[in-house]
Amino acid sequence: MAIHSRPIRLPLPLPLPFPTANQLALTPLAMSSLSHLRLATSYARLATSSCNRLSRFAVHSAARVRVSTSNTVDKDGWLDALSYPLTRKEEVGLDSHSDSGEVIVGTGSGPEWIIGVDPDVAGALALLRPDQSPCGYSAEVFDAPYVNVMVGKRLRKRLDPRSIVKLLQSFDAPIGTKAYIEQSRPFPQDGKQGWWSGGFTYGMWLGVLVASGFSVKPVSSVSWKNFFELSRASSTKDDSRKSASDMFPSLASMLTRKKDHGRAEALLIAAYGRSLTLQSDLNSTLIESKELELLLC
Amino acid sequence: MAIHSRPIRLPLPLPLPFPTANQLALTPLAMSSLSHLRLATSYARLATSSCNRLSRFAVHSAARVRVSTSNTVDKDGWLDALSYPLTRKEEVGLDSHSDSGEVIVGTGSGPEWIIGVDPDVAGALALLRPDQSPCGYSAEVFDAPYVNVMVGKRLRKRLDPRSIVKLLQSFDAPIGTKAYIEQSRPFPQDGKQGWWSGGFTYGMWLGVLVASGFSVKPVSSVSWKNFFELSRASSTKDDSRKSASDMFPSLASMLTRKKDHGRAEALLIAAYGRSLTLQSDLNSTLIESKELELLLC
DNA sequence: GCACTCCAGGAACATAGCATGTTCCCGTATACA
DNA sequence: TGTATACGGGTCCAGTCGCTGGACCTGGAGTGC
Ligand SMILES: [Mg+2]
Ligand SMILES: [Mg+2]
Repeated sequence: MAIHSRPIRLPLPLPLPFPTANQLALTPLAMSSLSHLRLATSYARLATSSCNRLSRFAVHSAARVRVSTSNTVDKDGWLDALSYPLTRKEEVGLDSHSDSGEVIVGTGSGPEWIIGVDPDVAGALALLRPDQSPCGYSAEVFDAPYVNVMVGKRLRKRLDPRSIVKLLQSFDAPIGTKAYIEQSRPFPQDGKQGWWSGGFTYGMWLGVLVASGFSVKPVSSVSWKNFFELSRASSTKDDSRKSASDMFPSLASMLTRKKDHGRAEALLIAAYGRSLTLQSDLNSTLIESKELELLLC
Repeated sequence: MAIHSRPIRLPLPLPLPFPTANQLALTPLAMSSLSHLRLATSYARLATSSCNRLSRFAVHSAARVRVSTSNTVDKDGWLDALSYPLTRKEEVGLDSHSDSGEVIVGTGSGPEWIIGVDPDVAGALALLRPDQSPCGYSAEVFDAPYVNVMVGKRLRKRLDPRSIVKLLQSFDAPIGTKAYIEQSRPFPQDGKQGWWSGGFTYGMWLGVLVASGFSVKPVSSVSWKNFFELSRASSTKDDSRKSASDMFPSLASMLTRKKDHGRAEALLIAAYGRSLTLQSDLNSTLIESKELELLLC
């Protein structure tokens, strides 16, 4: 594939490249409880990642409040509200899919699990699971479970949250595993029902993932498409399937039909997320795409 | 209150009044896996509640499939996809908020926990927790946690799923606790952003609740407003706060402001849900509203 | 079931009886206290 | 911060600096095979 034959620039998620930090402004937890008194004044945008991390722990050690109206301001994707680890102490009682009661916040301890989600109603979920193979990962992809619901006088497809929960539990992924999900972004000329559905699927995925212990990282469609040079293509959908087939040859048989577009997207989103974590680990902004290809198998 | 001074008709959720049954059509689980072979032909609408329950267990005992594309058809609210109990065996490892590893599917074992949710972005969650008081319940209400997210060039409020998860975990409610949530239903003349947000908040609540082990029961705004005779009122919002204050005097101080409308709604939705379960237990369609008032304290 | 097109769309409940009538929000921005 | 009013609304990213240009879908219903 030509698109893999030369060095490609890895995206820099941070203006200041702090490797493992989530760029987020973090309130000292507005503890506005139900008795009307708001203790937090406003927000403060933090400059460095170490500050972020410190304040995060400070926040949650004080979390005895009933309703914690965070009022957090986050430029990009409210990452704090979407990342799992509440506190290292708070997950007693929620070991939903990991036997070890310890949190691993992905601090460079070898390859991480990665999840990629195409949140469309006919979307899919991709799982990159570290294994002993030369590539280091085994890749799997799953169609998004759905149910046919009667709305108005017709049947509509809706995501099936219970089946999604079951699917996620079956992974037995470590708590705090990063889940990259494409942001829902309808067009102005799109119908209101489409806007509703876009928000619905996106919100449901976020809710299920966060409640299931994943750290959710929203990514825009432009980001990963630019990264894989799939923008301005005549047929983005077909090219996506082709790229995903090249990157994950073992799954090529699952990407043969047009309607497998969602599967391909989920895989590419996961691969894009993996490149972000790779970038953090390697502390480098350039990587040979050939190397990437080999790594992903 | 005048609206509580005479017998009121309890809603009948079922055309055929089977007490504790969820009216749902249940597929024998289309086991369409990733290898394209679909084992389930279509759906079958079940007539009786016992059949429903039987088939539900049959479904999940066979759940060894990776991707269970249910393809369930559900007339009302895809209740099956929203109710927690996957299988009595499947929740090993997900005792997120209950110490007992056993499922209690609310089969008339005394008063149940009830949750009511107003899913607006400035909404709230109400919790009816059984206790030893003469009323039998203690009522609590919590503002929906939110974060301020930069979208476009402005700040928007978005639900904070992580804080919602923490809040739900803090309840330590039994697995399978019923959570009644108002259905999102925008108007045609409403803007597309409103449609998106409506779907988003609704989907996020559904996802978090299902993943946290609750059985979600969507209710339309017309249902509970008709039940409490709050339809066609000049000021529904004020009347809602007044009704909720009357029903939950201990929480009246939290319902004094106009903006406490969401809290009142959540409480009324929970009370409406409780009336549904009460109706199941009492196997009666008429109840003295005075009695209802006393029961709720 | 799959691929392709075209366009951008309410939906639920009660009543009366497989159709009609009536009801219901919400989100986002601004102004002003 | 709370209340009231009016109207129904893209948004993100990259490139060059506080703005512009260009990029991106999706859902829902129907047809045909
Ligand atoms: Mg997509
Ligand atoms: Mg509401």
